[in-house]
Amino acid sequence: MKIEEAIKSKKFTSPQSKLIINLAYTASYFGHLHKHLLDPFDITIQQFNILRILRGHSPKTYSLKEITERMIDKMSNTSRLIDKLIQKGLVERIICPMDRRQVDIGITPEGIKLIALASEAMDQATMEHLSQLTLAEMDQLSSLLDKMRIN
Amino acid sequence: MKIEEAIKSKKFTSPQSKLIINLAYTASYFGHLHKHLLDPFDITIQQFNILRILRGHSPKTYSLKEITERMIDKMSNTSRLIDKLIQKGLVERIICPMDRRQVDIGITPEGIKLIALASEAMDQATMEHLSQLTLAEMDQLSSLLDKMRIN
DNA sequence: ATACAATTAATGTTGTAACATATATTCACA
DNA sequence: TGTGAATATATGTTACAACATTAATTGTAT
Repeated sequence: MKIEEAIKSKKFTSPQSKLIINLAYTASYFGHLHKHLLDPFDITIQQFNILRILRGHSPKTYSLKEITERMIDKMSNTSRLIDKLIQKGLVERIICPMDRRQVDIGITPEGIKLIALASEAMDQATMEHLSQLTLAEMDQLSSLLDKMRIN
Repeated sequence: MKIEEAIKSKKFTSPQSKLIINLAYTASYFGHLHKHLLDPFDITIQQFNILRILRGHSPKTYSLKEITERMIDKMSNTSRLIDKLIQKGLVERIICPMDRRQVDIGITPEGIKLIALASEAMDQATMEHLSQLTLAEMDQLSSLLDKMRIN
């Protein structure tokens, strides 16, 4: 479906503006999709993202700062996101002995189990959803997205 | 900057997953940008979107439902967003005489003034920001974004 | 005509995000 | 070595989003 139909509007002030609107709409579209996909696992998209980051580095840890730097959606309060994950027993906080300002976060075995299930569901849905695109188109899209940002 | 640098990670489970991550990152990137761009006008991105929708249809009105259908990010509580805009005197609520379940919303002259300024700032920033892309690339991106959604 | 389903919008509640600020620790350098 | 700047994280507060529920109105079918 074209963006014109999706938001019932054919007027755009420029191709630039149309692109930005399409980007926001498409991201919102997948955002809602992913949110509901994660419902059965009782985690938010941000929590999912953090678990995935920590799994990719397990058994080593990341500080809060390092986690934020790796997040897709950089948040102002990663601290409380971690709180939630600790409450659920999915990650653990370890005071860093080298720099006692830092707090190292590691994923627990329960966290690994959960992210395995959740990311499998996510990946599979993504695969199916994007089956209309060729590999070349996906690469092209990724490159163009890179190009439209200054960083 | 490539997405790999932006989130400091080179591992993606698939080109599909990489694309989805890049999409979310890029949208978040522009989201933060736009949020701060609108700060001086004291409106949120959602409120901006509603004002723009209403301006495009002025002097005619839209029902709450019609507004939601046209929003980039479909919200569960457009009602309270409208409340905020009414408090600021930017839109007005008119009970629809045809169907008294509906509530028609119209933009006020103050709303028109504000959206003119805000959208000019937004459009200009967008133009500058996307100057690295050619027209062909923008069209291509828009088409590919359309194609990656089922609707 | 009446009863029930469907539609439209508003609202109560809860969780999360943003922002500012506080606290603790380390660094730089005189 | 001591003092202020810089860094890393936590937290108080406020605003907004999501979800469920409610209320009001209209449509439909008998």
